[in-house]
Amino acid sequence: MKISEIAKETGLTVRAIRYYEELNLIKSDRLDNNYRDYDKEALFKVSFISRARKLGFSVDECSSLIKLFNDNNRHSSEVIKIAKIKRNKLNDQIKELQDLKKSLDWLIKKCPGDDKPNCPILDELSS
Amino acid sequence: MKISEIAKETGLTVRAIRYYEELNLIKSDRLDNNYRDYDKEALFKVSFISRARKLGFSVDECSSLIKLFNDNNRHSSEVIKIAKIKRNKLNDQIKELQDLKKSLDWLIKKCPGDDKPNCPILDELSS
DNA sequence: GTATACCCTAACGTTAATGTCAAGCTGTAA
DNA sequence: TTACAGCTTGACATTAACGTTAGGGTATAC
Repeated sequence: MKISEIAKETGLTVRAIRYYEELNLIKSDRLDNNYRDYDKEALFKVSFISRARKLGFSVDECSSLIKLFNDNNRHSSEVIKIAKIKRNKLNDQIKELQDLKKSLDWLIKKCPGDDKPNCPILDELSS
Repeated sequence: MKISEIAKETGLTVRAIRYYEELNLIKSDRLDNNYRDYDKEALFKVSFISRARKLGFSVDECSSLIKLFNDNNRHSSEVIKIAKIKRNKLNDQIKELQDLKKSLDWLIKKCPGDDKPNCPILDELSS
């Protein structure tokens, strides 16, 4: 399969796939004309990365996951460790955003939102 | 007041303050020696930006807020509009992260996390 | 007078994940 | 054969919000 077919199959861009290859996440065979050539296993791995990216893993985290994926002697404890670290990061981010939202909600509630200049939001920001 | 004093008062870095000036969010007077000099009103505005940044507004959004802050003919409806847009963005971000977390939780629950290679997380990512 | 800390501008570096472009080879349909 | 689409590498561009460094002037305390 050529790179554009892989792109279609996985929903990634051609550029992204080449990028992952640059970072040694995946490899590709080459045809006589130097075109990249992918077999089913390669498609598998690119799909893997695509799904992991959509799950919120960074490319770097995908790299770790792929290494485990390629390692038949892996322990599933190592995989779950990465997933848990990611989950904790997500929890922190969610909490931070919720705090911000709470503050904003509070400010929005207090602001009349009319055609007069008086505004508790600005007041709060400058106090 | 010199820039480092403003930095101390607001918790921003000197670089950040100069950066905001570059972007015309704030202005500064100059002493004979070309040092920046700030009065109370300037300190006020820098504090304003600092608080807005901490509330999650981007520098660009701060720019809009500052403009309204400087505008005595503003309508508080314009301010609340910016705040609401921000809140909606926050809501979207939170929802997206929560979805990711849900998926991760599900995978983590299914993974034994032991010393064997079998791992539902990897299975899911490659299916 | 010298050490130290502060100020200035200008400009390049950082992070992540590609986007975009240049310049050229290749494959295929009409 | 002439388009035209698709492939290649390589390298610069993008976004946000500063950090960092270089190369200099300035203020202050001893």
